[in-house]
Amino acid sequence: MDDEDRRFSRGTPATERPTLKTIAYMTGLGITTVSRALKDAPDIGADTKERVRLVARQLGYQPNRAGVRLRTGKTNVIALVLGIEQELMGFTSQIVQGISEVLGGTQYHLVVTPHSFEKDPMVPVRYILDTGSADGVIISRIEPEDPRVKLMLERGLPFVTHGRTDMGIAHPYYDFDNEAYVYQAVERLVKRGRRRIALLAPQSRFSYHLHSRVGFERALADFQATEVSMGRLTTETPLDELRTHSERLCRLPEPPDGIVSLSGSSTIALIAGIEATGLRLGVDVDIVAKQSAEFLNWIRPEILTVTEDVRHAGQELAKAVLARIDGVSAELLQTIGKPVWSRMGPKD
Amino acid sequence: MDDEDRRFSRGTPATERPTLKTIAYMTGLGITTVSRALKDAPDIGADTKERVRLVARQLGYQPNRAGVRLRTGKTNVIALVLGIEQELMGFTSQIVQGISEVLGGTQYHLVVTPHSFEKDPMVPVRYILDTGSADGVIISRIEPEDPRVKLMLERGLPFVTHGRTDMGIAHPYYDFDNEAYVYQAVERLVKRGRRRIALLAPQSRFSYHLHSRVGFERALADFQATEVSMGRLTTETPLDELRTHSERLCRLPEPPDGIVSLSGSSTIALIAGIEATGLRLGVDVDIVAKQSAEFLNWIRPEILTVTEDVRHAGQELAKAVLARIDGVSAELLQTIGKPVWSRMGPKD
DNA sequence: GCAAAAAACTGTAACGTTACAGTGATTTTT
DNA sequence: AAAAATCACTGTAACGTTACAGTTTTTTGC
Repeated sequence: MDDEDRRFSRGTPATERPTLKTIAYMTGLGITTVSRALKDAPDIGADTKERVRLVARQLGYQPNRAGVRLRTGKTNVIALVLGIEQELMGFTSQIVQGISEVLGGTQYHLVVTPHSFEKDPMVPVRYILDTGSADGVIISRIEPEDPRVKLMLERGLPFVTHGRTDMGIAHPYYDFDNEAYVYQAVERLVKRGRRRIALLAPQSRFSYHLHSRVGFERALADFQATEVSMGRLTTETPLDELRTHSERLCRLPEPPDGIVSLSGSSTIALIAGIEATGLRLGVDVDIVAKQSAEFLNWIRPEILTVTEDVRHAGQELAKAVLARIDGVSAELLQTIGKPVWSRMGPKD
Repeated sequence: MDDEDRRFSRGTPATERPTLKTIAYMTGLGITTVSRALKDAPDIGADTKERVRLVARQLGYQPNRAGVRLRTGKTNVIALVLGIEQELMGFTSQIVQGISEVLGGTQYHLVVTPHSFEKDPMVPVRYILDTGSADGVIISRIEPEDPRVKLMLERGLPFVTHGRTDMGIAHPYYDFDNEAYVYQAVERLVKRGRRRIALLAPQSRFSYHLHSRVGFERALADFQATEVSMGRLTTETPLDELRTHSERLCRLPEPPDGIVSLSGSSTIALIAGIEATGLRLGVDVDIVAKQSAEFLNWIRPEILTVTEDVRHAGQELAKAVLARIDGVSAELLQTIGKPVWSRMGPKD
């Protein structure tokens, strides 16, 4: 007891965290040598390296992050920038999970940087740039001309976007192929005999608004269907408003007989509106929906669903920032996830 | 262009981040004086402080985190430790949101530290302790005898738990009153004429398993109802298994006529099972469910629901760790959230 | 009027790390 | 055998901050 509690006056306290100094003391080497040995530098002898590594492992040495960061500027931090008003159903959980799985095998920590309600989306990015508080950034809710992307490119800060831009500049991204999803959705609806189709798209400022519109219009043309307008409704419209409007839509002389939705939670409000008018899902109307968690088919098996694998998105995003930090060219870090149709829904 | 790009050889580069040195140079004071002025130390003159603050604001000075951390050990980091297999419906999103709202007003960053599938839950806590990588920790999925709590108490690391322990030691926590919720749930079921009641509780290792059991048994006694056993089902059971078993339960000679559920996502699987047997919600069976996002009533208005405000939980948790870091006594940092019954469900 | 105390400010060192410019040995080249 | 090159290792300084021990000037006490 007494012995274990005693501290050495020079160099190596018993219970404190080991540093390079501790290893240097134990191996009889200089601090610099130890540092370079652990980095596998070419000017250190092979046997010395082995010895240093052994002692380091023994002591459970972990480099002090503050020391490294102060000296080199490397933070070993990936920042996830989240719009606070993100989707209801598990989007954040899953993306965080996916990112963490990848970062778990590295020295990187994940710092979550949400930015408050609809304020200036540049704020968190500027903060990270000004304070140098991350080595890489992941952003979502991408716009075609995204000023955050522009700024980070200018300042040379590695990043990935969850979604594509349309600025004629290459940068890493992961995106779900919403165009293909909507196209295939309309195709399936038409195969079931639906002709008057409505689209619940995201807010027009986001890139994937356009993607889904393009897929929609291409499919309308290809499969001879017509659009029933959703008016100003988007996937961000409050649920009760969606419900009211959906009901109104169904009471029109020419109501839609097919709906394509880009949001799982919005879909439950649409359904509530439809069923309030007495129309039956799968009989009078068919709905196709994209969700980030498998839950719609538990509620209404008649819904055709695609489940976007957000956890996988998180993994890809994390891998991409890390690769970008390691200097991999942006062009090689662009991935598009294809829609996978659920087997839980009605038999095709 | 040329002018702006030029660097000063001494002291103050034009475009780099300002440091204490920059402010010292500009004010003509010593670095120490500037540091102490910004800390509002008593041995600095009032006018000097004012002048330093002005220049600091002007320059947009932000203390270098690595410098502070290296010197003082203060990380300005709150770690959120997440079990990776957390709930489906937005739990993580909301707790992160709540925490961020509080940390947003401070110097603290939020680091999310998930620990991989069902491995040793001590790993992340030990990592934080060994590397000193956070000033405070938030953990959830609390057990009555939680070794993480024991360890952090021993080592003097400030933390809050999302859930209570039963170890006879005071520590900060935020918890939802699951006992009251289940008690009131049974009460409501009995008021609707239900007598044979089943409880879908969490896994028995978690603290709130016992809380819900206690509330349940107290209510059964008080309101003369009987339990229909759920067997080994818990809120963590996979949804398809829940569905199968729920169906089996409803085909018993004496099926339950009331169910109390502690999980929103599990509830949709229970309902699927019930309805597969032809029983009708609100007619043959009533369900009471606790959810972390308002969605069940959109699906089946007949469900009686309580929505646990996880965002609020996040806020309380964050406030509590911060207070604990500031030395506020643990006893003053214990909050219990009361159930609030939804107005969306059936009229009472 | 002079010592003591208070007020206002400052220099040095250290936290742990790494870039850089060495320093001795030993080996190779000529 | 002397010069050059290679190898293996090391000391110093600096990143930005703050604790601590001063120092200088002004004010107070008697």
